[in-house]
Amino acid sequence: MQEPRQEDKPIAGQLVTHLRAQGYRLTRARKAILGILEQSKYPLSASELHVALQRAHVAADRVTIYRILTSLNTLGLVARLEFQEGQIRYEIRHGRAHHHHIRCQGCGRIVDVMLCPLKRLSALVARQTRFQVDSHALEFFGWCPKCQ
Amino acid sequence: MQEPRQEDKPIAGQLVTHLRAQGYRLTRARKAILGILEQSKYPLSASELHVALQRAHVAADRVTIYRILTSLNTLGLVARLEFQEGQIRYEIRHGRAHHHHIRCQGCGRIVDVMLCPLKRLSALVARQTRFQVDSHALEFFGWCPKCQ
DNA sequence: CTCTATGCAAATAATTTGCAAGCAC
DNA sequence: GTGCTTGCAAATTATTTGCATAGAG
Repeated sequence: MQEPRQEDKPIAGQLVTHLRAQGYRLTRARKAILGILEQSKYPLSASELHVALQRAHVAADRVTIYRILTSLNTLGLVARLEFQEGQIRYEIRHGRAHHHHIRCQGCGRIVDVMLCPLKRLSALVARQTRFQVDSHALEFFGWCPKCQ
Repeated sequence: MQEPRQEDKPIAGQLVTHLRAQGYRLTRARKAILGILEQSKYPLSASELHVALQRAHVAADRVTIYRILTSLNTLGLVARLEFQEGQIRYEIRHGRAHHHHIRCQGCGRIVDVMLCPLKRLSALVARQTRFQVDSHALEFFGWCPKCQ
């Protein structure tokens, strides 16, 4: 199981299709951001993406990154996540199972938590609050094996 | 069930005791912030607190508010909450049952959700990730009755 | 060729930091 | 009086906006 070079890894066709279907153009920066997010093992912040783009030899202004992330989020392709860091992180949503994360309070490492107990709970919340429940944000905090 | 005037409502003694026990001094600004948070029906942001303080005729610099909120959070007296608004909200934790919230995507209203399915789930998360699980952040998003 | 997407400059917003003066105890 | 707290100024950081130009289809 070799690690393909980032620039060469093809972006899931569905993502591109989705972009196009909504009238979005497939630009170099968008392609690169989708590719980087797709391969990242954890959610990335705008500034981390900026560094990753440079490393991939794709020049993109910070502003462009913000704008692209906003578009991708609007399209439902990426999720916005908050880990009480004072910045937003983004991860590919499309094609991935719904899940959550845990962040180490020592080193900041973020790991997936592949479970979600909230599907049925939403009905309860709706009954209790009379809100129409749309989505939820759930993150865990703790100490990773190395920092314990 | 009358609504007591904000300035007159006494702050729960426990909070003050807790402050003192940790070597914190009970200043006018701290007292006022604890009182305001205690009476708020929803979590407040630093700027909302600033307004509330002015209304209560307590002059306090924005910086002071941030510093006090940080202290209170360190002491475990208040919780920091994120609702994807680009700002942090705070609410009294001490003496209240653990709970969560739902925020209306229309008007921004935040309402308590008095349940938490995560007590037993933490063990599962710990087993799955090998992290030592400390805490979690869970917020719901949806549409309130008026905005539906 | 047309209209969207990007770059650059500048503005906003939230929050943090340094230091001298103020106030709780 | 002594040291924690606060105010004020200024810096930082994250993110947004305006506008002219570049580039995807």
